[in-house]
Amino acid sequence: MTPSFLAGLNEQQLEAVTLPQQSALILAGAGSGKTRVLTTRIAWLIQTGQVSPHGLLAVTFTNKAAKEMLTRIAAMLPINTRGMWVGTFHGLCNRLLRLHHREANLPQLFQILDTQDQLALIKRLMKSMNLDEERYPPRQAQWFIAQQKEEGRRASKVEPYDDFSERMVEFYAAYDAQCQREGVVDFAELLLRSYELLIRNDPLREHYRARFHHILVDEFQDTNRLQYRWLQALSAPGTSLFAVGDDDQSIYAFRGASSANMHDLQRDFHIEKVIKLEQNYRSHGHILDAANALIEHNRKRLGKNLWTSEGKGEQLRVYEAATDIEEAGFIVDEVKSLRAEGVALSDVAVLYRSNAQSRVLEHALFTAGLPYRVYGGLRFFERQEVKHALAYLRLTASEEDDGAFLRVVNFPTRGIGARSLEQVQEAARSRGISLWAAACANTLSGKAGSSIATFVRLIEAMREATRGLPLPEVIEHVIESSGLQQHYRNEKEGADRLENLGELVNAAAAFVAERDMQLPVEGQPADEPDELIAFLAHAALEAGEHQAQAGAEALQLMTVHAAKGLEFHSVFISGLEEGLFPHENSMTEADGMEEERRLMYVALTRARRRLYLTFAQSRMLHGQTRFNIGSRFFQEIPENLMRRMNRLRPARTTSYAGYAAFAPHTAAAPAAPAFAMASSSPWRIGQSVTHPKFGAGVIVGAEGRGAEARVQVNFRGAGAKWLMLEYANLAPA
DNA sequence: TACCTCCACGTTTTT
DNA sequence: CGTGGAGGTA
Repeated sequence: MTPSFLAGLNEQQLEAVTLPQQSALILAGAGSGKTRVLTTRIAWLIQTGQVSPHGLLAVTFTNKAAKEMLTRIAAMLPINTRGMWVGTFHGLCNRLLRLHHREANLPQLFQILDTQDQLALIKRLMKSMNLDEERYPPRQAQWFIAQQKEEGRRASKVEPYDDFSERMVEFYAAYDAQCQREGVVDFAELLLRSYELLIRNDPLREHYRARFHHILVDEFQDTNRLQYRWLQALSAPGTSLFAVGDDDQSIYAFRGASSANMHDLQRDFHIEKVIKLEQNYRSHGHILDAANALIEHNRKRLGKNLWTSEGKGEQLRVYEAATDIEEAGFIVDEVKSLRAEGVALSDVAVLYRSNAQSRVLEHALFTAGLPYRVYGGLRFFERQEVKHALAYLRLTASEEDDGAFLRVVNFPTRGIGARSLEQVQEAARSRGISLWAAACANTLSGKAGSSIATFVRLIEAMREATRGLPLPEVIEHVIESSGLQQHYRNEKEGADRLENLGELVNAAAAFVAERDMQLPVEGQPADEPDELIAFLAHAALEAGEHQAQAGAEALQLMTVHAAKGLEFHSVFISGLEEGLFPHENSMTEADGMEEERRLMYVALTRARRRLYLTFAQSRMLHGQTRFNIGSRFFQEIPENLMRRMNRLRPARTTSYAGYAAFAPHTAAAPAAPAFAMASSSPWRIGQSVTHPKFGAGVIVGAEGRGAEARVQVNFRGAGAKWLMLEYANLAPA
């Protein structure tokens, strides 16, 4: 009997889902039903008795994807999905390390550092080692360490090649030692530590190899070298590794994602056949044709062409704006008419290459009264007040955690100055103990009345009072007794923060409820030793939504990176200018341009029905007006797929070999006047003028006619400005 | 301790 | 242009 969930799959999807026990690479194009294939295969494997829910492992990159997968499996099969090894790389590694903390040489209650915590630890350590932060920027050290770990190298295995890298390697070693002392683990360490655990512990490795007959990987093109080796370590010769990915959507190479993994996989796992999912269920034909044509310009590809059985649909709409402000104005107008046509605002996205571009857009949207939502920025568990509350919790759970100690020892302020803190730090350093232990010793040695002693008693009282309480109540108590609540109540701008603290209690309640709902049936080992520790790990591994008011009916603003995996009725790709998109920095990087093109490919394939490509001839960037020419991507999309909504004179300046144009005053002024200016106009491009306020300058651009006529003048002192001719009071120089 | 001013910086960032 | 960090001052 054919399970009902196989109905409706196309030929390639069905082939992938029902592949016999063997390793496979599924090249799944954008919108080709990748997640459906992955989850249906899991359901099929279980339903046909080829594997038990216990015997497979499925791994994703984001919590969202993992959750989605579990939800879909649960919808297809009447099984309890808890206990199944479905999660992110980091989440699964966390699970592995909690289960085998002793073998991994970690305390049972080890804490997970997020990027913020890690940077704080690095700065702290640099100070204590008297490393000059000028010469050794903490961010660079952080990057170095993550980089090494993601290549699987411990400090002892890194070959320094100059003085600088030698110090970096020394620091790396000191950093790892400090983490070990504090019982904390950074993101990359989760991976590396569990990889080493599997490699070094033969019985353990064999145990898991025997258990997981099927390993399924989502977004395989985003795996880094360490993740690849981790997968290898878990795979026995007979293991089926089912990898789904799209090399054309690999946009995280800059973070260590290795496209070589796609090639190596075929060799190492003896993959005979690559299945391609090329039928797209998302977009109309013209959009796909454009995406296919664009990505053809990349040389390093496995090769794939999207097609749809639906119609060609609209052409891509191209708009050239004179300025970034005008570009934003155009987008506002179009969004309004889309809304009038009945398209939901939340089904429309404005995409950009870099976050800084959102400001002009936001300004225009705000002025027009259009509701919008910007993705990116601080997430819930990264907020200051939330981190503070979590640090109190961490300290009650784990005394070794110096980072947590330092974060809250004097917050809210309780009169612990730099002097007394230095004493504690010095004592801790000289005796090789934690700050907490040093503070306790300090308290015992006759300074019981000191402010440090008060703090120690506060934490101890907290621990005592919350023992045995349900998690939400623990957090409530901590927020109150720590003084955080009082502190934010007194603060002028504290209302939002108080609200977030309340939200933290809710988050804990939701977390507990979700766990209880899928309580292990019987005899299953409790994965996490402690609810609080599990919640803290959850907070570190899943930083939460980027913005609170989700689901509101609002226009969606985000970077192209953030848009990966999403789809919208209509999409604007803005700022399509040489230097911006493709970004100028990518031009000097190896394979940088190909990654930019993949990024553009991702952007194009987000749209279901309508796609706008916009660019601005001039744009304010870093406080300076820059003149740009249109992105090369315009030339890589066949002209007949695009509809130019307007046609501006070519930009008034030229660019060199793809670089964004240079300072305006060096620009060669075109000989002819701008087309928009009446031939009777006394003003010409290139003419020298003076302005009562800005002084001397040269006209470099013009547009509009009559009362609308504006000229762009590049002033010697004040830089480039657009001026309405009617009011500007310009005089010929 | 809190605020202010000055300076450097300015792609993308699932965990 | 706008921000975030550092360092100085009330």
